[in-house]
Amino acid sequence: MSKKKRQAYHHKDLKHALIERGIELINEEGLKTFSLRKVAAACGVSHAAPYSHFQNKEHLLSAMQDYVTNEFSKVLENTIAGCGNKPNALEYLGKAYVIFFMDNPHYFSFLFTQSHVQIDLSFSADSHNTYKPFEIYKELGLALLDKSNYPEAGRKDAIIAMWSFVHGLASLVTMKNVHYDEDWRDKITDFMKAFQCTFLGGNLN
Amino acid sequence: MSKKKRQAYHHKDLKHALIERGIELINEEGLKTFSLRKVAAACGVSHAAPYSHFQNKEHLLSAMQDYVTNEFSKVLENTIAGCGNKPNALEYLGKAYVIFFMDNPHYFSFLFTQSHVQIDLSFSADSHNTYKPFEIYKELGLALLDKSNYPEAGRKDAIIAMWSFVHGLASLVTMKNVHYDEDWRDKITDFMKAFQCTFLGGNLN
DNA sequence: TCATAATCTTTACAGTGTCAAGATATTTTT
DNA sequence: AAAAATATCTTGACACTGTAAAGATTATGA
Repeated sequence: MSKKKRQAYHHKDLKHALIERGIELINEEGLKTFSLRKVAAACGVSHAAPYSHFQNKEHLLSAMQDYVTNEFSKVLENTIAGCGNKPNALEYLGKAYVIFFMDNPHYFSFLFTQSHVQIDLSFSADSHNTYKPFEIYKELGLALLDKSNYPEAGRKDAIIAMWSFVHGLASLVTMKNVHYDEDWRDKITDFMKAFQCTFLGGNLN
Repeated sequence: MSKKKRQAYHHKDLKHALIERGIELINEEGLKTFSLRKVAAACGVSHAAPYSHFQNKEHLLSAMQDYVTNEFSKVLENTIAGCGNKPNALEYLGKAYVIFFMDNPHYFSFLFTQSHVQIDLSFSADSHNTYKPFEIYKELGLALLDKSNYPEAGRKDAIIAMWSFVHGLASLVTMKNVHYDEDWRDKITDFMKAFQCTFLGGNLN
């Protein structure tokens, strides 16, 4: 051991450190000012070090997206677990969906701008869907519709339409320059309620 | 006139040339690979020339966004003019909204990622809204609801909810990795119909 | 132990946005 | 029309970016 100070070797941690520190940067400043060199510096490592763990910037971003999507999925699953299989479970799930992005405004454009995530809206068994939140939404939706007298032919469309609404609301709420005079957080419930009740009409009970 | 070849001076046209050529680049390659130097080169002009007309890259992008938003508004207005004030006008408007982005897939993230456009969802008279498409949607929505027995207190919410749906659908349809087994273009009408009919129930006639 | 592989650093290069200084063309003033 | 002022465009420079290549360091395993 010479006197020469040596940078910690970071052994097997750098990969995860890059992902976690990268997500922090997204949270703080958003996607636009995000750079490989910044994350590297934030991890106390030289600017080319990330290339030992990720093929390029896109691949690190993909890993970060997967990480966030995973956290998001857990939130949604906890929400479902929390409200049992009440008929208005979709309302709570939708609200949780929107609130998640309200609480992390930078996540929306981070996840869906130039995303590698595959979203398969076909309801076939072999659908290759890497965006779990939609799978969660779909599963709950189908389960509820199964117990309803909603016309079977339109159920897929209904679920996609409802998710479009929720996803669009999340998009609007997290846009930087969209203003609203009332508190969004209070309103979300109203929107969800109005939407679900009228969309599904008396078909759920 | 010396023999020396001289670059055309581009008199007052460069500003518009940059905007139009810039939009073409967005259409061809999207926002991610867009660069000031490329547009300049495409206009046959040196890399710093744009700074005579735009403060910086953001300002050029804003001008391009305004241009596209204007085109978009015209499409929507023509749609409304084409279907009179039939009760299902909202259906056609919504369809036109989604189709516009389907026809120009790069426009969605271009317009709404790091956008300078102000969207004011309050319905107050002095709302400062620079996104005309929403104003068009709002106006038609209010006009139709006025002739209905839809509860007055919920009309603002209804319009925002419906627009969230349309906007969300446009978002989904233009995402690179969202797949669907049927032809979106055929389905849009179904979605709009299902949504409008059930959302407004028997309140429109 | 020694060779091999994994990890990190350094150096290098092309592309980017932006600024400052200069050249050229146009417009305005005299 | 000549001169002065202004608008437009070019050139050169700088810092920052992603990425590649080559070398150094550390870990692994035979």
